[in-house]
Amino acid sequence: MPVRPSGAPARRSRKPGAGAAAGEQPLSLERIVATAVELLDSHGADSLSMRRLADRLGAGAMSLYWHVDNKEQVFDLALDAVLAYAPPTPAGPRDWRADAVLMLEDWRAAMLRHPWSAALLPRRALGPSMLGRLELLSQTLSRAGVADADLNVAIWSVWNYVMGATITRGSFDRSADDLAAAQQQLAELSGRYPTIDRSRLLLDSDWDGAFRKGLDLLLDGLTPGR
Amino acid sequence: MPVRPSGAPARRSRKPGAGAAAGEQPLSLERIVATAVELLDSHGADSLSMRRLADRLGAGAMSLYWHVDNKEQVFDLALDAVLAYAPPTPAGPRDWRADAVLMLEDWRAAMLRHPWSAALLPRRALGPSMLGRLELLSQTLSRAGVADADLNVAIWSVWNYVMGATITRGSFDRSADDLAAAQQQLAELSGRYPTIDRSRLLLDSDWDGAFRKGLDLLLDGLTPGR
DNA sequence: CCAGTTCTCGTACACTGTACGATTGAGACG
DNA sequence: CGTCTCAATCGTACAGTGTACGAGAACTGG
Repeated sequence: MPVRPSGAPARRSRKPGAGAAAGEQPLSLERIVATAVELLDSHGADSLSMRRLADRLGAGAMSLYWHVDNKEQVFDLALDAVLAYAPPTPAGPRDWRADAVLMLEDWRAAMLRHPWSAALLPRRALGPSMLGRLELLSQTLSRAGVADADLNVAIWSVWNYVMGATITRGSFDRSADDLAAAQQQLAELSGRYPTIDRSRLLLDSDWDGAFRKGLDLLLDGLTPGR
Repeated sequence: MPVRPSGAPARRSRKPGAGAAAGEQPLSLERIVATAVELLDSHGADSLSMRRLADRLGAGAMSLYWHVDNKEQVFDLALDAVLAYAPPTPAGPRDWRADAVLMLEDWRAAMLRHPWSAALLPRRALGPSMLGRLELLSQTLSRAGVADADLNVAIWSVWNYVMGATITRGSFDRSADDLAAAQQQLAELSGRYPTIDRSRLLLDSDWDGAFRKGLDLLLDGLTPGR
């Protein structure tokens, strides 16, 4: 296993006048991850191969392996990079409810902005971003008055809800044509599925509204007072 | 694209006396899907390759492609097979609440019984089993008095919650050693994540209890009356 | 017997992740 | 200057992947 560069920044002059292809930045973890996210964003999860990634970085495929153990790790890092979160100015004692909703909606928005992330989430190591968000949620709920004994249950309830909503939403985020086709196909089988056909479940769903409603219910129920 | 055998069952005598390898059953969609589920259950999602699957069926790799379009489709079918559900004897007017909880807990149990399914769920076509369960949930909530206008929101709230709980649960279903290591690693960084370290979020969580609690809250909130 | 349909499968191809080892280049030390 | 060391890059090779293509086998009805 190669040694990670750790804290010290890799310094390298690489005189630009020497080679033909000037202006090439040196390889680095950050650059690799950023480019991986670009690639994933533009062509989906299947399009990420080590060779393609290296090409886009102007490097040889095997050069990546000095910075990274696995392709798996590239996925982990890309996911965590996309999920980073900086709470917006902790100035003053704010409303815990607003803080929580803000963070959770940002979470959802971040994942929907990168549709590949939802499919990656299961079975991935939880990186610093995810842990940071869990920590924040935990603090917020604690501040809202949830007893320590109930804290874990509360965290997971909210967390699970947000995860599920995001993943489901992501999988239904196909083109309008696809959705219409699916609902159409449903209509033909409406003998079998009359209720969800009648309610046009696949087409007329107000995803954002449903998300907020369920979230409010959970927060109300989990939180003492009021 | 090959023509699917449709309804007519493929019959073939294949006289057993002729070849050396007797007792070979003929290929069929059902057998393929069943064997795929076996393979997935025993060695995880990565172990499913068309060649391995064919080997286990005593067939050539390309023979599968007469019954199936894609490897993707094999995944779709395996997932849907595992998610089949028969409501337990619709005898008499039962308690809607009990019905709903029963079905949703069965859903969760089925997915946890096949750990690969959680990772497959995102981005997969919804097959008959999944639609059937959505239909059932829909009918149940309707029976519980949810107005048609609120039905979609209610369905998705519950659905999302169950999905998220199951997927999350599945991803933390690693060995006890791994979990302990993770929490240990967390302890070393407890400066960064004090709250979730203190509450031993990764270790002491009562998953089943949390699942029930959140589900009850949602059903209470979404349902009129009481 | 033939013609047609249904089903099986061997070969080939483009592509994947990555093990291994050679190569390059920059600083350190003499 | 020469050499030694170590960080970093990358070419080659290998086992394995999904599947397109087309040749054949097995069974059918005539």
